[in-house]
Amino acid sequence: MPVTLQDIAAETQTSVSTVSRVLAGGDLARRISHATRQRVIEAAKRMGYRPNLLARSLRTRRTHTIGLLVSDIANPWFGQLASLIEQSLRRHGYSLILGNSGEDPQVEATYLRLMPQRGIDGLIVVPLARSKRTLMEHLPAKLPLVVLDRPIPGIPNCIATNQDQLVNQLCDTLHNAGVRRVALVRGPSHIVTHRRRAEIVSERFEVVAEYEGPAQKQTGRQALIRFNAVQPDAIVCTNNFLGQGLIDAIDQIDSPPIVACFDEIPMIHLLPIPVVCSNQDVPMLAEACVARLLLLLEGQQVREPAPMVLPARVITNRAFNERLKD
Amino acid sequence: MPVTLQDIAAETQTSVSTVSRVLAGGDLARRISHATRQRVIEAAKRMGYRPNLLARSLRTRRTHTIGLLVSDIANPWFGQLASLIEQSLRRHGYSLILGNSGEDPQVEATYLRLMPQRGIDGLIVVPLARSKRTLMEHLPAKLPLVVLDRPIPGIPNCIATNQDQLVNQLCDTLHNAGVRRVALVRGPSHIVTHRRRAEIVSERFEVVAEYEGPAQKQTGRQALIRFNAVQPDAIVCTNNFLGQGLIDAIDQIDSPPIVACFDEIPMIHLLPIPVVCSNQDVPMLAEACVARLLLLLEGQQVREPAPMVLPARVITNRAFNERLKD
DNA sequence: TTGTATGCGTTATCAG
DNA sequence: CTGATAACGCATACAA
Repeated sequence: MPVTLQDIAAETQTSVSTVSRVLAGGDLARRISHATRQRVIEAAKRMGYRPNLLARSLRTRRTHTIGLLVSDIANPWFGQLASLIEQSLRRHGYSLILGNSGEDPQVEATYLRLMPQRGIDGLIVVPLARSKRTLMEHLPAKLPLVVLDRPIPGIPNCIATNQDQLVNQLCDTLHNAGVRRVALVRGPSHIVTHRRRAEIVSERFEVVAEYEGPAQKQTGRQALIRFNAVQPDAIVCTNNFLGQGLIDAIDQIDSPPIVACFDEIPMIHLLPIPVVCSNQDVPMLAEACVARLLLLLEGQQVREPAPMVLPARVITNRAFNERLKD
Repeated sequence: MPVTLQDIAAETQTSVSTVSRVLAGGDLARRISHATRQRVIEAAKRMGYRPNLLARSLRTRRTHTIGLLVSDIANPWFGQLASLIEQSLRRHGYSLILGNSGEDPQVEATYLRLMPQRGIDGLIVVPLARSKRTLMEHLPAKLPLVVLDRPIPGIPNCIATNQDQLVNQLCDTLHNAGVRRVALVRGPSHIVTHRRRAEIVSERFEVVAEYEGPAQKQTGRQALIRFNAVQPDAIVCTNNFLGQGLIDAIDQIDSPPIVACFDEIPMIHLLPIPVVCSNQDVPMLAEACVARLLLLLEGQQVREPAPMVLPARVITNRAFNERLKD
């Protein structure tokens, strides 16, 4: 039903190749007589021609499309990241298709296979898989690939924040505030960021209570209930989603614990409880990630053994600062 | 470089058609002798065969993929919606590719053309376009299409919350709390939801100040600054993103205004200022939207003139309830 | 300057 | 039961 080159060729009394050349533009088009060129262009516009990108990609083996597979698009942090990556890629002439694995290994595997099979020039992935083998098992060997946010041993093209710095900055701030005993709300241990954050916190403080669950608000809420017996100096959450859920469940604000987490807590300054968070630089992550991918797309086999290290910034709110004075 | 049917045929001393039939499974596969079938299956697995979905779709004109074009994936509301839609579609055997128009008409037009050209069986779109013509201009006529969240005149397959009910519920609550004079923070007027919400609020209250801008947190922050001269009973924002930005900028909590908005404000109960929001039922929107699309995919030309109407729920926080007592 | 022929990897038709 | 062969829509090497 859609208009094809064939149709236009028939309409203009020319051949498919001529039409193809005209519509290709650039060098190829210039080698066609002005007369027929105009005729073809006019017909194409009039008939509402739209190239079939499936066919084109099948032939050229290029799609000008990048796949981005994130682990949970419902998490605003990934939403922001995806938005920035999309904008950046578009400036460079690529469009983005987004997949959502929902932190489910099965779904991740499905999309890892599906996206290349459907045709992408490159892939950015926030992996759930923890080993190079598990990840590459589903992917074509030559596909330009950038791993984002969660380093995997043996994969050089990785963009992530330095977790140790990120976590230690937070811990420093807590320590300076007199915190010694903490309760820990952790996302799934099989996710490297959550695991590493929990590890470092455990090394630097006495952990008096611990709760692990999916990196969802709900987990934060449940954690608070579990913690009602203990009296920690602070509750540390391994991401902001957990933190929001936890804060959401707090109802007595007379002597609340300090809440600490990673990445942005919205409306932090107005919250009547002390909150501190260590924020990654999301725009820089997005930019670095796209830059690295573009290098790979140009055929340069970048071999930087270390993941790209990005700085973090600690934010404390008013309630936290006031408690410091005591 | 990837393994093709051709390669497997050569390896197993059979023909492309035989291999195709075996790998197709089902009826076609059963008509192949057990011996060769096993041989082919073994070879395919051993050689790591992955069907080229471009080629397959070119031939079959089906992709088992749905496009979802949202207006701003950085907005958690759309993130949640996208996540739910993805899960629901996957249960029905479809995978999802997500596009982000970033509230930019140019980008929207690009994706509206791109997604069908790259092959999708159906499309769900949160449109920026306001007329049927503007939208359909870029789309193939026969493409199963569901418009989500923002009704467009003349498009029957639309899933959205009843704005009038949603807004009036909020207004009722405000009115009962004694609110008469409001300041209004509005998202772009060319977006129907923002426009309609602002309209109704303007009808029901005296609007003493007004500020319009992109539906981003930043706009909410700027609005508060503009409002510092006036003393409204409440500030109404046309979505939660604006509301969060506005709340974020409030620093004096001795006599804060009531903040009202649509959809969820995280950690609402702990906020020391009175907040009320009217929440849409996101899971139901997602489910209804998928259900409608599935009908269209099955070839049923549904003709329900009215957009599907979904209920909303008002949430008030503690600070709001306490102010009510006065 | 333009047309013909070939192939991208599949599925589907038609013989045998 | 299986194998040629023809599309699907496009791009391109090769002719003319």
